[in-house]
Amino acid sequence: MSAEAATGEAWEDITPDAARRLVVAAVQAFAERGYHATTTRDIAGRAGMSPAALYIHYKTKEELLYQISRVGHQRSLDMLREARDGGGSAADRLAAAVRAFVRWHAEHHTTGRVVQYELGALAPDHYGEIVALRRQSEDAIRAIVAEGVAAGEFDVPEVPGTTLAVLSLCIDVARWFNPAGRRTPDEVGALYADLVLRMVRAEGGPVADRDRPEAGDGGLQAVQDLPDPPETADRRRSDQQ
Amino acid sequence: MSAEAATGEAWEDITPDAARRLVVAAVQAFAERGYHATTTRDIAGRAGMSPAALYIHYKTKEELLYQISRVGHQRSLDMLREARDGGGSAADRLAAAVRAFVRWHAEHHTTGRVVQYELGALAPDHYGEIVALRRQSEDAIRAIVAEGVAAGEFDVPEVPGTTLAVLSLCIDVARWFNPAGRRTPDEVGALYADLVLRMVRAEGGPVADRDRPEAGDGGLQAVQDLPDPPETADRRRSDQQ
DNA sequence: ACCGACGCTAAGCGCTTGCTCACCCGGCAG
DNA sequence: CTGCCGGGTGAGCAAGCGCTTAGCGTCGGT
Repeated sequence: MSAEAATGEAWEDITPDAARRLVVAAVQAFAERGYHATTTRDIAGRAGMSPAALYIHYKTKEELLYQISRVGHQRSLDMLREARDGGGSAADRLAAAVRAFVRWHAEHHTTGRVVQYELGALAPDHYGEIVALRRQSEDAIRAIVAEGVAAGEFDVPEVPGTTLAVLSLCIDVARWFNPAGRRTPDEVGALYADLVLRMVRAEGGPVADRDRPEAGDGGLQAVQDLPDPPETADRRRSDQQ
Repeated sequence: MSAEAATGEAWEDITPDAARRLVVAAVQAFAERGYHATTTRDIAGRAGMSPAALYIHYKTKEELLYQISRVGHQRSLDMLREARDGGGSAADRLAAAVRAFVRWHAEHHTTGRVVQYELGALAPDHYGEIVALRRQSEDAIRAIVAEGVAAGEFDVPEVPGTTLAVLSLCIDVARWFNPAGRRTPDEVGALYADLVLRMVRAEGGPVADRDRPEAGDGGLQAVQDLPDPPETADRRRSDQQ
């Protein structure tokens, strides 16, 4: 699977073809430069079209962001609910939720960056809609945590606060993950599932042991995975990965 | 302490007065709308000056962001190093680091938001400088974690990855913290210190117990603390808190 | 052969942006 | 009183912005 495919594969059901190319181009541009720093000319250029062609498929630049945000949030919510309603102990389900959510945000870190960090640029009504989805995502995680606590499986200092921390930890993966770094999305997902089970003091559950990566690979240098450096030069299509 | 003071107090040593007012205004504007969506007219307006006055004190809009970013990162680094070099066990020092870092990012969440999420808008050379500071911050935390592991005090799946997760968790506080929410900066700091000690399996240390907030305040609804809604209307100075 | 629909482009409109420039004003040394 | 100087303003420039409009080529259906 190429890196380009990783950006594009989530949008395969968008038609016509030109509309899908525009979404993919917008995701890349928004992730690199941010919504406000991205021009409609840039998006259209990446999609191989003239600036005016954008407005045949989308009414405004903001509608593009809205589509991206809506689909991404819905996808996140579906993942979390699937984990919540899956089988196994609360620890199994919490680990599954974290693993899936984190893996997706690492794999699709460009999309994730737009989804998680650009929603402030949405129009007020669209923003409200997205916030509702986010609340439901939080509800899904909190349900798992609360069930684990009720079953005596977890021990947490405070359910809402712990839920918030878990969600926050997972979301932030989209910010720092670098595909050129040393960790694969699977590895980050497994590591984070382990760390989250520790946060809720799930006593060395089977999932934690099964998925834990090898401990103490001592020589690894811990230079932080860094987001792409800013680009003042207008390289545009030179390395569209 | 007023909310305005919370934004302003970190910049008291900037002179002359007009330059400081501009920084405070820029922090608020960048935090609310993002760097690219903020106009120099907006900044100058909030500071009670004409647009041209900005350029008497700062060469460009980017230089304002650079000042904010530099001071904020330096302050973060100082806090983390102070905790690292403080006394006590590794658990004590890790908890102190997290508590201070998180409390600052909650208290000064506007500044924190700019510092942590707008660095992509920096010019390449300024960006490089800031990245160096961030690496040193990561080094400070990793040192504490590594020492705890070496002393047999911590048990972590992987030192670099755990360090990254701890830092990421703390940074993201600036994104979601809402001063109108139910948690004070102190409470969030204590909660996070507890959660981080769990991540490294520091066995129920004194710090964790001393600072842990009351557990299981059941009735609390877990609606996520949300960032300010977007504003299309140009309210500007109406509720500058 | 004709035609309307569709996808697209070249050109550009109205506006906002970051930033500049000529000028102004109050305080203070000589 | 005079001259200077740091801090400030009003007006505005060049460039770039989101978006529109008039028109063009290429289709499938009749």
